[in-house]
Amino acid sequence: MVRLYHHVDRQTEEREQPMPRRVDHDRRRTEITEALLRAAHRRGLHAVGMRDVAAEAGVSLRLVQYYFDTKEKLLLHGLRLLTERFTARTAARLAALPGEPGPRETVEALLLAALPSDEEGRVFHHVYTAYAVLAMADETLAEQPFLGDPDAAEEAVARLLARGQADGRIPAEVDARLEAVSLLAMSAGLGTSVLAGQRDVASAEAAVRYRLDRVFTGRTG
Amino acid sequence: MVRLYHHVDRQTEEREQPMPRRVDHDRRRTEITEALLRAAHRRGLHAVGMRDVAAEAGVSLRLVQYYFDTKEKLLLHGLRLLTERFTARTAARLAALPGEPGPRETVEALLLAALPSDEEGRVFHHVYTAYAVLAMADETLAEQPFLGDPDAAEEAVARLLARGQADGRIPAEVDARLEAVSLLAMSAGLGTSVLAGQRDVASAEAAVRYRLDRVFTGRTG
DNA sequence: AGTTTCGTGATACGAACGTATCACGAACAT
DNA sequence: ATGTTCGTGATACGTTCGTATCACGAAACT
Repeated sequence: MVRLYHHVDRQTEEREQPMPRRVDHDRRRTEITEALLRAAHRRGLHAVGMRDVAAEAGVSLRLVQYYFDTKEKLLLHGLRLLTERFTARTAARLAALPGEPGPRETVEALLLAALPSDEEGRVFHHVYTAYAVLAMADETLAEQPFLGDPDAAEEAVARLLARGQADGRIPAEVDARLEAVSLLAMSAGLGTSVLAGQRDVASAEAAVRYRLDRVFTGRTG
Repeated sequence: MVRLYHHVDRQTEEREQPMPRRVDHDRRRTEITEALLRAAHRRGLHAVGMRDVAAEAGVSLRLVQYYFDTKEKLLLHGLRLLTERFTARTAARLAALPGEPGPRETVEALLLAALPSDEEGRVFHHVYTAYAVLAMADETLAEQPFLGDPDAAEEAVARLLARGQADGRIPAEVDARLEAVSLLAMSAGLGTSVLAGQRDVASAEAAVRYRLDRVFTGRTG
C-alpha cells in the first residue's frame, strides 16, 4: 500500500483498471487528516475549516476537497485516525512495560495513557473530547464507533481486575465490571479537568495511583 | 431588581439618573441567555448563532445585540447562568433529602446531581462540557471561573468524607482529598459517556452507588 | 500517437455569520 | 410642550465558510 511520489515500486502491487497513478492516496489522506488533528488541537475542532486544514498540511484547498469530498467525511476520517493512533499508543505503552507486568501495572498503564501528560496525550484528549461533544448533538457522529467499541477498554480492565482477584491481589467482593467502569470514567474526567486548566497532570496521576492502591489491597507477589 | 413591562412598581427601588425605562433588563438578559442554553443543547454550542438565540427566545436579532453587545459576552453570560442554575439545582436536591442526611446520602446526592438523569441534567452536562472543550482552546473562556471555583465541590466532598471518617463509616486510611477528586472525576466522566451514548443513566448511577458502597465500608449509624 | 484519466491550481458562488446602521415610537425629564 | 433617551425593528455590510466549476499538465493505456 506504499507508493511514493516519483519513483515507482509498482510491481509490489496488482493493479486493477482505474487506479491512482502517481501519489499514494492513503498516505496523502493520512497527512491531511493529521493536519486536521493538529489544527483542531490548536484552534478547537469547531473552529477548524477546510482552508485551515489545507494550510496546516501545506496543500491547496482543492486537494483537501479532492481526497475528502466533504467536510463531514474529513471529520469522520479524523475521528477514525485519532482512535487508531490512541490504540497504537496505548499498545506501545503496554509493550514497553518492563518484565512480566501484573494486572496492577497493566491497568495503571492503561489509565495513565488516557491522561494528557505529554503533547500527544493532550492532542488526543482535547480532540477526542471535542468529538464526543459534537456527537452529543450530531446524529451521524453519535452512531460512529467511538474508540473502536468504547467498552473494549472496559472489557480489558475488567478482565485484568478479575485476574487480580484470582491472584488474591484484589478482594473478592470487588465487582470487576463496575470497578472498571468507574476507573475509566475517572480517568476520562481527570483528563478533561486537566485540559480545562482546573488541575495539573501530577495531581491527576496521583489520583489514579491512589485509586489503584485502594483497589489492589491484597498480598503482592 | 425586578421591574416589569408596563406597570411600574418603582417605589421599591431608588433610581439613579440614567436607568432603564420600561423593561427589566436583567430579566430580558436571563430569558435570552436561557434561550442560548436551550439552543446550545439542541444544536450544539458551536453551531448556535445570534439568530438562533433570537429565534429561540422569540425576539429579534437586534434585541440580542442590544442586551449583549457581542457574541462573546453572550457566551460568557451563558456560562455564568449555567453554573448558577446548577448550583441552585444541587442545593435544592440537597435540601430535599429526607430527615437528617448523613455524609453518605449527601455525597451521593452531590454526585448524582451531576449526572444527566433528567432533561435539566442533560442540558447542563452537554452545554457545560461544550464550554469546557471551548475553554481548551480559548484563552478568554479558560480564565473564566468554571462552576464558580471548580474545587468548591471538591472541598465539600472532601469535608463530607472526613466527617464519614470521624463517624467511623469510612476507614481511616482513606485519603479524603484524593477520594473526593476521584469521585468527582468519575461522576463527570460517567456523565459524558452517557451523553455520548456509550452508557445509559442507570448503569452510571449504579457505578456511583457501587463506588460509594466501597468507600463507606464501616459501621453505619 | 492519441486519448483518457489523474492530480492539482485558481477562482467563483451562494449561504450564513457577527456586526453595524438607520429609523421610529413610546416614555421620561424639564 | 418639547427634547432627549430608551427599546425595538428592518435591513445592510463585509467576511468566512463549504462547495462547485473550469482549466491544464503529466501519466498511463491502447
